Amino acid sequence: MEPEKILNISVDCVVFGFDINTKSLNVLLIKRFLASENKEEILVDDYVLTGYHVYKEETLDETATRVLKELTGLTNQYKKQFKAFGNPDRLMNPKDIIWIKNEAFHLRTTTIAYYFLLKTEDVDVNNSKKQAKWFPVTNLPELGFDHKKIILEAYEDLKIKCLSEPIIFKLLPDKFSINEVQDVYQSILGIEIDNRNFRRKLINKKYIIALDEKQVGVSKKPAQLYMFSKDIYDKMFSKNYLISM
Amino acid sequence: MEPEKILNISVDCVVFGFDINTKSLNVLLIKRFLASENKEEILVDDYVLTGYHVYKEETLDETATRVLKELTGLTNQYKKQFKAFGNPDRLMNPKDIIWIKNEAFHLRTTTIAYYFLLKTEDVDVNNSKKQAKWFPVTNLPELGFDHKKIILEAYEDLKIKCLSEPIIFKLLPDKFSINEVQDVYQSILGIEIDNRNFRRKLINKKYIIALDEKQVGVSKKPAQLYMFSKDIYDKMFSKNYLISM
DNA sequence: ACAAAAGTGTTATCAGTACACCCATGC
DNA sequence: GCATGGGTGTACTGATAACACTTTTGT
Repeated sequence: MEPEKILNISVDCVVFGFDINTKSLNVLLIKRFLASENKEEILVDDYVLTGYHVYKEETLDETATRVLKELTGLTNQYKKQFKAFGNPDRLMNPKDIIWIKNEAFHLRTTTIAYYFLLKTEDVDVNNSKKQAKWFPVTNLPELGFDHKKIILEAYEDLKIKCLSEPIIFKLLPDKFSINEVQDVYQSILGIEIDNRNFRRKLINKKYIIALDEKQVGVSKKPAQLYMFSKDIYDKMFSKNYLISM
Repeated sequence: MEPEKILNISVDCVVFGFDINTKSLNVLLIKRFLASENKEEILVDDYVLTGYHVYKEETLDETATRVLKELTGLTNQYKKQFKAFGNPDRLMNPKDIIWIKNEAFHLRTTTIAYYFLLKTEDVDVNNSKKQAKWFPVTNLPELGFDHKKIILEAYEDLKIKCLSEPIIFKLLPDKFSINEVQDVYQSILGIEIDNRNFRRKLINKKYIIALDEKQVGVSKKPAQLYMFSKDIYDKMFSKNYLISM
């Protein structure tokens, strides 16, 4: 039996996945489809974030973890609660009202929004019961509720946060090449970075560790692989209080 | 008549005020006091943040604005929603349970926490109906609910944010001296800053504008006054994407 | 004249930026 | 042998950090 739900509080999850092949930062979305009873008219046909009500006996973090696990099977991914959305009219578009009538949750629901960072390759999109699909964050489909707003705010937060914290590595495999890291930054920030300068900068960090390994199975010069050491990073206590406003 | 409340959602406000005289970053707190019926036993005697339920027809931002206004009379202050707190046990300390029985709100309330930045001198503490009082953020009294946690997380957010955004000026009068800005940074971050380097750095910013005025009424050499120009700051489009992780 | 805080300059070091070609590998 | 992406060095510029004394004012 399902635990008791809090009917007016939900958690919505912006699942960011980096696709190392297409070098694209993607968002995992769920199809929302509803036809009229006689099936002649399509009432709702768009995408939404994955989310669910908070249960009475769980923390908000636990809700987010549960929601991610149900969609992807994954646990222990990087997760951040970044904002609550509670405008009275946030679920009040005509299509949303039709949808909610069909589902059964409150029109005045406040949602606590999280984002996750992972690799698209870790998610088996076809395996999920829901119709989930990856979309580039720069090319989103039509979205229900206020989910476009939520995604864009998550993306802004991610952009700022990746400049000051080593969360970029959550989007990459444990072993990565320098150029792959550069690809992620370029894709997230939408900028071009000079490869020589970037290399030097990254290799000089003590918490970027060169491995005795190279890429395998690539049809070109295989790149040197590195890993990120969270231990060393934490020990460096990276707060240097540089005022740069 | 009071508008309809959402019984399980509240907004709590961490009101930060900088005291330019004591050079202290303070938090505005409200006394919570309850004696037993025969008045012999003190059941609750501590402090809490100011906060209130969200009304059915208002946004979360509006709730925060309303809560601040009711306590201080102030509007148009810098405000930031920084985190939601919704652990099932967050209001479950013995004293909190006694208190909630006396008030009448849900034991499982999720709160959306905001912080405000203003000047202690702008608040008339004695004028408020509630017993409000300023406490240095580094020397807080006993706090009810999970409000200590909320304050500390707000403070962490403020520390990080003041490094990259010019929010420091929200804690200062419109006209300020360079040394006062330094005082604020030192107080917030708990560090010492070299005055010569800091001066040069600040004065070189185009959005720090020297006024034709000096301090008045000080019993020493009066300092040159400056102001912060948000217009110029915004035009500079201060995103330079410096990766410093 | 004294106390108190305001204000001032130089040097060394480090980090960031701009820039173009050779190299190693798989096919 | 060739296409592909991997990998390399130098010079310039600007920012930061360390450091101690003089000046101005009110009392």
